Amino acid sequence: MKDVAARAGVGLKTVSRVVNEEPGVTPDTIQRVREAIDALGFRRNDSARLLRTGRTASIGLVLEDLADPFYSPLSRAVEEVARAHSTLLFTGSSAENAEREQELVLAFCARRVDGLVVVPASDDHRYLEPEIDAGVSTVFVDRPAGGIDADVVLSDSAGGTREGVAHLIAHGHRRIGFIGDELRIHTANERLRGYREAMAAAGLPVSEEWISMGPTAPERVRAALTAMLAGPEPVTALFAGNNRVTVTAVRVLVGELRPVALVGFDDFELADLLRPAVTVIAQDAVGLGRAAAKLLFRRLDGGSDKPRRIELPTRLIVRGSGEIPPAP
Amino acid sequence: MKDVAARAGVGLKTVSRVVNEEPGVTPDTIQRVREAIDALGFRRNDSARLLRTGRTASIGLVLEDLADPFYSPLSRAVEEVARAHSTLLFTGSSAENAEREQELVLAFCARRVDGLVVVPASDDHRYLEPEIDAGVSTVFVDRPAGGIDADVVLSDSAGGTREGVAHLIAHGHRRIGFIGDELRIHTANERLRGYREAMAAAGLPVSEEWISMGPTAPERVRAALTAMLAGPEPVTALFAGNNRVTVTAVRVLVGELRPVALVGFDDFELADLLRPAVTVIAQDAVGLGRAAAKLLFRRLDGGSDKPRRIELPTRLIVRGSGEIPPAP
DNA sequence: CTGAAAGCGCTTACAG
DNA sequence: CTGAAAGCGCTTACAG
Repeated sequence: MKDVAARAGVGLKTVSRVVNEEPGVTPDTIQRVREAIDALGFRRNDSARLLRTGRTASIGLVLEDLADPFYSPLSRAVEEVARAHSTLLFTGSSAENAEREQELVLAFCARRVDGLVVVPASDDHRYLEPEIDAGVSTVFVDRPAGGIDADVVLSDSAGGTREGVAHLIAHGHRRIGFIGDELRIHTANERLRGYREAMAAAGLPVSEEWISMGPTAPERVRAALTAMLAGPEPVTALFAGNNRVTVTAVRVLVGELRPVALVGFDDFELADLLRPAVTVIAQDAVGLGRAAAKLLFRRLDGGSDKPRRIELPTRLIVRGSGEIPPAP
Repeated sequence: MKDVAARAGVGLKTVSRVVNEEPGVTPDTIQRVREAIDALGFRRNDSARLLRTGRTASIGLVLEDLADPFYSPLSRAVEEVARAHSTLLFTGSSAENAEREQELVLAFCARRVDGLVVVPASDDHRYLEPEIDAGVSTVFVDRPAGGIDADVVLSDSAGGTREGVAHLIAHGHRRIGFIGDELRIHTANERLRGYREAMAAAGLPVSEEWISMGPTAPERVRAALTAMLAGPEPVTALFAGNNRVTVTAVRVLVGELRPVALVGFDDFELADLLRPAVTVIAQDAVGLGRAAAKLLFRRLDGGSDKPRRIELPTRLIVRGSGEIPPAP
C-alpha cells in the first residue's frame, strides 16, 4: 500500500479510499492509484484491515465429522448463512474427542472469529467462558453445552424416539431392542429416554438385555444385535439410535431368516430403495445448521437476551421396515 | 498485552516471551506475568501475531458442495492433513458456479491464506495468476485448472470409465447408454471419452441417442434414461457418469420390467445392499484430498519444481448390476 | 534476564 | 479533495 501510494504520488489514506471505494477522490486521482495498484499487483490484506476494524468477518464451525452424511448438510447450511452475511467459515472436526474440540475452538478464538457454531464433543464447556465473556458469541447445535448456559439448537430426540417406538408397538411388537451411541452423548441419552418412555406408556416391561449403548462401530452394533436376536425370547423389532447404527442393522437383518421390524433415527439416502425400505425418524440437518447460524448472527447483530433453546421437530417416515409384524 | 505488561510491571516483550514460552525469563517473572494474564483474561490475538510473522497458518478449501457425499470425505482428508501441519482450514462451496468460486478464492487470498486447495467450478483460472505470483500455493483437485499451469490431483476418469464400459461389453452388451454431467465439466468430458474409447476398442458403433450430458438433476436424468429405454432398439445397459446419476438410474430401473445392466462411476454407501447390488467404478475421495493437501504443504515447505499432475487409479467393484446379461 | 523502539499493513480521527 | 499521525496487537532486531 505504501508502494502504491509512492508510485501514484499520493498519501496512504487516498489509496485506502480508492481501494474501499470511498467517496471524495478525483476521478483523475482514482485513475492514477488504480494504475499503480495494477502495476504493482497490489492486493489488500484483509487480516490487517480487520485487525484495525475489530471484526474479522469469520466464524468457526466445530463438528464431529465433516464427512458424516448427517453433519455435512448441516455444515453446508451454516456456510450458506455465513455467506449471506459476507462472513468466511473456518471448519474443524472434533472426531468426538473433547480435547480436540477444545483445541479447535480455542484456535478459532485466537484468530478472533466473531462467533462459533459448535457440535459438542466435550461435556464440559467451561473452558469457553472467558471467550464468551470476551464477546465471542457461541451457538451449540445438535447437543447442548455442558456446564455453561448457552444457546442451543437441537432436534427433539426423545420425542422422535417415542414416536418411533410407539409406531413399533402399534404394529404389535412387545420385545423391542434399542441400540444407541455412547451414553455420554446427549442425543444418545435422550433417545434412550424416549425409548423407555414409549415402552412405559404402553405398559410394556423392558429387559436390560434389549438395550445396548456404545460406539457405533459396525462390529459392536453387529454383536449387540446378534445377541438380542438370539435366545428363546429374542426381540422382534429394533429401534436404531442413529444413521450408522441403522445401516449396520440393515446389513445384519438382511442375513436373518425371520423378519425383524426396524425403525432408525435419522433419514439416509436410498433408505426408500432398500427391501424392505427403511422406516425412519427424520431430523432436519439443514434446518438445524441454518437455525444455529441464524441465531449466531442475530447475536452478532446485538441480540443479547438470555440463552435460547430451539428444538426442531422430527418426522416419522413410513416406508416398510417399521410396519413388519412380529414373527409369530 | 499492554495491560498485562503494566499490571505485571514488566515490558511488552517479556509478556510476549511468557505467552510464547520462550526461554530466558525468571520463574518469578513468569509467575507475575501469568497472574496478570489470568486476572485480565488475556488471550493472544493470533491474527495480529500472524500479521507480523508473515504466515497465517491457514489454508482455503473451495469445492463444489460441502454436503456432497463425494466431496465431504475429501474435505475431511484435507482437514486432517492441515491439522497435522497446525494449520486452520477455511472452507467454501462454489455450487458449481464460476463466479462464486472466484469470490471465495479471492476472499481467502485477501485473508492471506498460505495456500489453496480448489475443486474448479470455473474453466478459467487466470484470475488466480497474480495470487500465485504473490506466493499463494494452489493445488487443484478432482479437475485441472483452466488457462494456467498448476498442480492437480485427480482420478483416472477416462481409464475408469473404459474399464466399466468394457465390463458391460464383456457381459454381452452392444447398446450401452452413457449419462453424464455437463460437458463443460472436465471429468464429465473425460468419462465420455472413456466410454467412446471402450466402444471403439470393441468395434461397436455408438448412436448419439445413447449419450446424454447435462445437469445431474433427477428429472433430467430420469427423462434421458427413459428415452434410451424406449423405442425399438433400447439400450440394454447404462454407464452412469457419477454418483448422483447412478442413484437416479437405480430409482428408474427399479420400475423397469426387463432387467437393465448398470455400472456407475463413484462408489456410494449401501450400493451393496440394493437388489441388484450396484457395480461401480470407485474412486478414492480420501486419497484425492490427502494427496492434494500433502502436495500443497510440500509446496509451502519450499518444493517449487514445475507443476505436477497426480492421477489416482480407480477400482472396479463387481456387485451384480453390471453383470446382468442383455435382455434377449 | 529484560525492555524500548520500530514495524507488519491497514484504518480512524483529525487537520488542512 | 487530500494526507500526516496515531494506533489495532502483536513480533523482530537490538541494546543493555
